[in-house]
Amino acid sequence: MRASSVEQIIIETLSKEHAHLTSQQVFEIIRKRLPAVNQSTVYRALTRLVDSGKVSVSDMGTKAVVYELLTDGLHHHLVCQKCRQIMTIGHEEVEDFFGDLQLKNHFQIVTNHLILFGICENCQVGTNTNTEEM
Amino acid sequence: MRASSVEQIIIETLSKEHAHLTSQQVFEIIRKRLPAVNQSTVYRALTRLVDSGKVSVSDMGTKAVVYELLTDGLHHHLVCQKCRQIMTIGHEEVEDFFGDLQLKNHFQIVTNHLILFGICENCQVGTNTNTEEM
DNA sequence: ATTGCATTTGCAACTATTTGCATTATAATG
DNA sequence: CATTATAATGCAAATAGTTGCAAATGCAAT
Repeated sequence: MRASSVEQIIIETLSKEHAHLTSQQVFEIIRKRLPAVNQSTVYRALTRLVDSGKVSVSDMGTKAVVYELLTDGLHHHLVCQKCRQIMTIGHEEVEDFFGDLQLKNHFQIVTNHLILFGICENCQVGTNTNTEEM
Repeated sequence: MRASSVEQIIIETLSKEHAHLTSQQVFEIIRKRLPAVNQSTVYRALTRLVDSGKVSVSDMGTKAVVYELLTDGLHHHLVCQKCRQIMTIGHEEVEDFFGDLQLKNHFQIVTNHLILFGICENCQVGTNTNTEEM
C-alpha cells in the first residue's frame, strides 16, 4: 500500500480528535487542508485504514457509522439504547471470550471493536428523564 | 404497537425463507403480495421488528445489512473475511460472556445477534483458492 | 356506526455509501 | 532518466437508508 496523503491526514485527524467521527465529519475536517478532496476518496481511504486494522468502524445505532483510531489499545463499547450514553470497556473484558470462541471454532477472530447495545444502569430504573427511544 | 399488515408479511416471509435477507430482497418478496407497498414502509416495518426483538439486523460485511427472524432461539455468527463463509454458533457460547459484562458494568445487554469477523480454519492455511479479500 | 387518537403508510426529498471508469500520482525497474 | 506497473483520486451515477409531512388506516370507547 502506498503512502496516501489522505490516509495520513485522516490518521492525524482521528488522532487529534480522539473521538468517534462520522465520515462526513472526517470529510469536513480534511477539506480544510485539502479543499479539493472528493468524498469518495475519503470513504475509500477510511476503508483501507479499517482493512489494515488502524481504524475501527462502528454502527453505534445512529444513521451514519463512526470511525475511531485504534492506536492506543483495543477497546469496546456498550451503548445505551435509551440515553445513548457510550461506555468504553477494555479488551481484557473480552479477551477470554474471544479466546474460547477461537479454540472451540478453530476461527481466528479479527473483529477488534465490539459494540453491544443495551440499557445502562441509570435507565434501568424508571426515573430517568432522557427517554429518547432508539 | 398495532398489527401492521406489512410486519405480518415480513415475519411470514422471513419465517419461510429462513435465511439472511437484505431489505431489498424482503421488499421484492413483499411486492408480490402487496404490489403497491413503498420501500420506506418496509424499512420502517423492519426497524419496528428489530426494536421489538422479533428480527435481528446484521452487517455481514456486505454493502447491505441483512435481516433474520429470531424465533427459534438466539444464535450468533462467525464470518470469514476470506471465503465469506458464515458459521452459526449457539447462544450458549456467548451467554457467560454477556452475563459477566452485565454484572461488571451494571448494563443490561439487549444485543441478540453478534457478528464476529475473522478467518476460518480452512483459510488460515495458505492453500485455499477462494481468496476474495474483504 | 361514529368519533377520537395513535400508528402506519406513501411520497418525495434528502443523506449516506458504493462503484465503474478514466486520470493522475507514486513507486519500481531497467 | 524513461518506462512500466500499481495504487490513489475525481467524477458521476447508482444503490442504500432516513425523514418530514400529509393522508389513510386500525383500534377503542362511545
